[in-house]
Amino acid sequence: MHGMVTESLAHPAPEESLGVLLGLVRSEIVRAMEAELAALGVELRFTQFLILKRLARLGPMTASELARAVELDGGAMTRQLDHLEGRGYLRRCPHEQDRRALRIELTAEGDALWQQLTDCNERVLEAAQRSLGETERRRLHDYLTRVLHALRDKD
Amino acid sequence: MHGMVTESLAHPAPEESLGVLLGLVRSEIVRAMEAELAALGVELRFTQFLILKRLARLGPMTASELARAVELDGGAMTRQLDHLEGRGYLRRCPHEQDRRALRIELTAEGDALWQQLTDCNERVLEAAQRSLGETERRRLHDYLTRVLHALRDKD
DNA sequence: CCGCTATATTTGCCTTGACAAATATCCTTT
DNA sequence: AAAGGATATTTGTCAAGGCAAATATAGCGG
Repeated sequence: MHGMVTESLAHPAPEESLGVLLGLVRSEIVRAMEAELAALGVELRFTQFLILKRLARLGPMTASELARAVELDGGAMTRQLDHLEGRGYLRRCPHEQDRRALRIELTAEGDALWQQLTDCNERVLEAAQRSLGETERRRLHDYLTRVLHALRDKD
Repeated sequence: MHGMVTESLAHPAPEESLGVLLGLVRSEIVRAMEAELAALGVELRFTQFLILKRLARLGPMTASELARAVELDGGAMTRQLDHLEGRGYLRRCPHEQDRRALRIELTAEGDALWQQLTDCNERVLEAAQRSLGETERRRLHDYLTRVLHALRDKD
């Protein structure tokens, strides 16, 4: 056996750059979430989960608002809506004030699904942060938020 | 000075979950990096940048090792190598001890390119973390590493 | 009212990356 | 040394997302 890279996989290089580290953590969270969902017999991708979450939390909104809320391309959103509507989780209604737009709302079925998912989310995040104390969790969130702002408001 | 996260009503959402926040920060970093590269006249995707970085930092290795090092699928790696080799940045050499494997090494051109990129990376990360002090940067890295381990060694 | 610009949604095209199959080569075991 | 299982690389296929064009509608200024 020639390539002994296994060690660097078990413990990522100490000097892992922030960008890489973020990618690794995120992909693990996504993987864990999708595994949890699958264990519940729910076939949902992380993105779809996020869409349902937004709708459940914030109530009906247009497709564009939804797309912006989850930072998803408009075209991609259309296709996700096709998918989720086809499965009966949400509905495209005409928008009352704007005939260009849609009013996307959860169906009763989508709402019921969300009841199942809500603590699935909690479980994964709890597991992910289980080695962090309360203060550390707040700090992590705070730091990430500040980094995000630094990147966006580049001045 | 910790709880001073501004929950502005503008665009950033209040109380983003960790998974989402990570995704947002990462995509901003990727975007910023690619913009910096483009500004240098270098057409490289973030993934390709990472591949070159690994090669420059760790020296020649096989395609599989490289794939594992950047957490990329083997098939995807083959195609990225096609691309980077076609542009003259690296070379596929036969592996001396293992005839299945390749020895991927930077060309002189690839090495020269890396000289340009090395501080481009620094700039972006510095900008991203500019609002964090030295201690906070270390903590952020530490927390992320611990979360990663919690997710991987799940027990 | 008319033209102009901006926004909402959909669709087509393209790239990327995951997964699986095929092939070649190793390495261990018998 | 032959068998069997593991690993390296490549290729095909697929789903997801970004970007651009097309269409419909809003909303504003003249």
